[in-house]
Amino acid sequence: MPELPEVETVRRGLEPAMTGRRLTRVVARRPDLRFPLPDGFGQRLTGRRIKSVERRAKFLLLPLDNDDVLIAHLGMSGSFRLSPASFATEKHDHVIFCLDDGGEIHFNDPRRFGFMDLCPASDLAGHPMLAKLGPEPLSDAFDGAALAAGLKGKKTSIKAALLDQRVVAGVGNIYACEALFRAGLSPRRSAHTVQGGRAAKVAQAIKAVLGEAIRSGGSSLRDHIRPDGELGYFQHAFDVYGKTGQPCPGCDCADGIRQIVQSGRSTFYCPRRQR
DNA sequence: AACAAGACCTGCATGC
DNA sequence: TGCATGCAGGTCTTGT
Repeated sequence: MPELPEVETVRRGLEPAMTGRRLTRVVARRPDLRFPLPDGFGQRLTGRRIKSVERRAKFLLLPLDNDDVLIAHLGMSGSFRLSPASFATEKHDHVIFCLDDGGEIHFNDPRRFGFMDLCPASDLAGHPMLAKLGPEPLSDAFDGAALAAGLKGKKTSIKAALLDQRVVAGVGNIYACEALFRAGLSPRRSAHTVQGGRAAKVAQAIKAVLGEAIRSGGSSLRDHIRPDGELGYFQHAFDVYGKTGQPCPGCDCADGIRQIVQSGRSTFYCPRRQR
């Protein structure tokens, strides 16, 4: 489900509602998501004040006033909903956060690929899910040189490499396809051949497409909804994702957008425009 | 060590 | 209508 722009949209939705608020009650309606919730999850959160709502790659990070950090990942189908938008408890509402201003936030995740954990702030960098993450794509630290360094020696395809969170953190299947289209590079190209100017072009394309998607509130395909219940609309701006057989927006080739499978994931591209 | 495939789950669209 | 199949925005684990 959510890639970096969707998670950032969620972060921006939660931030005004949660920052500075105290958690009066946290209910885990089942003991596990993808992994078991940490022992005493609800108790450890109850009474804590949320210092801020942050994001690293596709992870939401909520530092608390006891120096624990709540780590949350949306998996493929996770979403947060804020009161007062539709406040019955719904199917797959697995975790409920009650705030000291009367607000309520429900975490819903039908497929349960998401997870939550609590980690002392001092250990955060070493958390198993965060420790190996590569550069944040919208940061100044990420540029052509950084990407080229990450791709050096990689035998896999550039598409698969962009999904490797150690190379660049936060890109997923949609935006990998879209960025490669914008950069004019075939998703089948060997990752190690993307150096120099090509790497600069891909890095720039990643920044551009992620930035535009964030400004659109992310992409709402199946599961992504914003905390306020609104939909993102970047899906209308896709050039290739899900466009199998449709004309390529960049050239007049007859066959249109092709769909292939790489590392078990669908890839969409224009074989003529992307080399 | 690096890579591709499998696994984890539910819901939905499709086709018979 | 019912059932089987395949697919979905992620990432850990397994096997080569």
